[in-house]
Amino acid sequence: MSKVKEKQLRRRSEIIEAVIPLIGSVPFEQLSVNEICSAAGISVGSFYHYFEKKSDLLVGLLALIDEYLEENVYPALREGEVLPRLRAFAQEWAIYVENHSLERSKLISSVEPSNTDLSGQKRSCVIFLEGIFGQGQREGLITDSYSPHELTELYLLALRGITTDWSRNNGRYNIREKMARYMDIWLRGISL
Amino acid sequence: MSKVKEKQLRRRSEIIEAVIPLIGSVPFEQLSVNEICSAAGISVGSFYHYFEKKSDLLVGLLALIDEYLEENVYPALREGEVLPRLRAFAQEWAIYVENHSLERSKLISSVEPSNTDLSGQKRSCVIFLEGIFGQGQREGLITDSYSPHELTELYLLALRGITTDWSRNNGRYNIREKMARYMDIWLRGISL
Amino acid sequence: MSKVKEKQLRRRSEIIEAVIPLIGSVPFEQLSVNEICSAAGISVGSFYHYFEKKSDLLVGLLALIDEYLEENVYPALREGEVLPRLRAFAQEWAIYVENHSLERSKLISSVEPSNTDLSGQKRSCVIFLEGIFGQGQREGLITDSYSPHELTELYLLALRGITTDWSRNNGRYNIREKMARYMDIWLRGISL
Amino acid sequence: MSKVKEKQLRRRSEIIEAVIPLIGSVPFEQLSVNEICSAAGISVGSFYHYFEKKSDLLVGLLALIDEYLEENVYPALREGEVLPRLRAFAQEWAIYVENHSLERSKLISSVEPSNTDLSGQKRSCVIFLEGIFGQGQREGLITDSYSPHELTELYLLALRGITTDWSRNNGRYNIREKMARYMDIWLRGISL
DNA sequence: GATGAATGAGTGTTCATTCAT
DNA sequence: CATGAATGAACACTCATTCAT
Repeated sequence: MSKVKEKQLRRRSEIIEAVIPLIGSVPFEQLSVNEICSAAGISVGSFYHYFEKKSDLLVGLLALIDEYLEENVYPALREGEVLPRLRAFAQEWAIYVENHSLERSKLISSVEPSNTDLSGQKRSCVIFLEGIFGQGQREGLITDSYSPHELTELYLLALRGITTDWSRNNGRYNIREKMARYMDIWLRGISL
Repeated sequence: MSKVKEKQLRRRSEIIEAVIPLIGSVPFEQLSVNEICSAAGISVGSFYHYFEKKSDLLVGLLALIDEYLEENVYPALREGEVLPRLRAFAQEWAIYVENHSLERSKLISSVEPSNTDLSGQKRSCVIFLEGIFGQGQREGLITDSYSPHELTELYLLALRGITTDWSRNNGRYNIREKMARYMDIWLRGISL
Repeated sequence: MSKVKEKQLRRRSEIIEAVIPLIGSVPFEQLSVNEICSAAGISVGSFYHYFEKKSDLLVGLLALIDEYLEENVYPALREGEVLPRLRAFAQEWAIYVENHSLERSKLISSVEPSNTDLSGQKRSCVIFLEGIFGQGQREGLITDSYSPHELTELYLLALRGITTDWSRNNGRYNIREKMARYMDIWLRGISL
Repeated sequence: MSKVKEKQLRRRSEIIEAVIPLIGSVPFEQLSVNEICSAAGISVGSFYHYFEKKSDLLVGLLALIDEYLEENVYPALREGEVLPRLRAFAQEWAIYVENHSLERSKLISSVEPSNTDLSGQKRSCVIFLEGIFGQGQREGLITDSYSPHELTELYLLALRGITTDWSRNNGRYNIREKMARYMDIWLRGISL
């Protein structure tokens, strides 16, 4: 990639990062480009120099989540027992959501599925989890009333459910704790 | 209640009902008051005669859900075994969501919690479910690692999670089936 | 037509009329809706209450021209000798252009032909003129090297050419005189 | 002229030439400087190095027309009979308009007269034509009801009228043929 | 000379809300 | 009670132009 393009991308990321705190307080759609720009300390023109449409910012935001999972979560969970790994993944998710401001988590749970796909998030996530569930079934630890794929779907559904609920409650409770409590039930529900 | 007030309320309900089909196809926020009014066959002025703000319409919409639960669900589930009742409640929820148009279910799962409270939904729901969980614990069927209140919360969280996911997927899968599958896991997770 | 609709249309016309003086000084496309509205003494919202798009104003403007021709020109030229009638029509055209402000004439000569058709202008005009040329040929006064239709086209081409030129020169010369001079040549060119 | 200036001018012309194809498809005003620059393969900065304002490009474009007439048309028409030369000039004009893309011809006929003057187009053209008309009158071939200057004006008015009409019709008809037909009438109108 | 990031006033358009009739 | 004309701030987005590198 050329130096120029690289610089462009870096600037893009800078803007995205600068915008995140703002995203924390107001739903993305209710955020005007003007507000975004003053928050990021750039002009409207500059914004549109780096993003074609307002919604492109959102895609960029999602890409960051992907990056995070890719860099910080997956490597640490490559090995170990199945149930602790599933518990840990859920915890990492909760931590991420908690750390990266409320509204970013609203984003995670509010983006149209099609967009989610575009950002590649689903796939990397799904493949990773299917692997774990498959292993669990092979080791006789997890019910095989469901396929690894279906388990993955239901697991993500639980994760997203909590994320959504938490952000809908404007982060008024401890999401890590709630996630742990919920996962206890859920994992018990699939264990043999 | 005075005759006048009654008539007011009736007219309000008429407007709400007239608007529901429209809500089915477009997200509430993207619906202009003008559109709402032509759909309902009333003038903008009339709308503002019956509703103070556009968002009041939404509150009214939610109240209808409450009414539905009150009239059709609770009575049928007053008695019986605990787990089947919890399963049945979840099914009723799914059926309601499925029947009452996609977008209305989006509403259910998208309204700010504060509004939800206003509509009283939570309370009636919560009281009803806490009763069931309490009974289950007394009968030694359900774990007592959690209070009835917490179980209710986690249960509703699961319900809402599925509702949200389904509407986010634009109703592309069978919500009743998914709900059943998910509840199997969840109820197994809290059973002794 | 209902009283309501009538009133709507009247108001529309009022706005159009109020805007004409402004149109006189700046090309339509370079005129912002804001400017139009302050000129007409209405709010932007009102403008969009009466016109769906900015360009609808233009269509309305053209309709007025049509009306004018229909009401003032055609009736006076229903009968008489061919060449004087053609001369008179050109004069009326020039007078209209002159009286109705410079920019309105710019409009006449700047509208996309498709729009012109929409407004029906072409048709009524063309039918009227074809009749005259046909009569002239039957009376042996006009060359029949061209069909009435082609003569009409070339005649209108001449008219529009002058209109355009005059408005492009910002009305700096006497258009009636120029029209007369030009028509002398043109009509001599088609006479036998 | 200094070497530097010369190089500047050459670069200017290169840019203009590079832009012409683009001008062919979109009206000049709807063309952003950015688009122009990517089409020309230069940076915005460079553009503003060679042109003070966007509209200067247009002036340059017009100058090219002048050059063309100067180099290709006038020399070929220096001598010969008056009427054929007038016919030929009109044909050359039509051919030029036809060849040099629709939009360029729109330019020719849409530029503010003041700009036209600036480019000097009028003068060279006018002098040339006045000469021909004068000769025609002296030879007793052309009416002397009009001065050579007025004849020139009316002649150019005809030319421009057709050009404008053709480009307004987006080049949907054969301009050379139309020009010939029209000139037949017009020249017959001034002949003795 | 050349670059392209940065600017910000400006665009057409929408829409919740008010209020005179 | 009902109407719909009127409002104007707000919106996403554009673009000619400047200027530091």
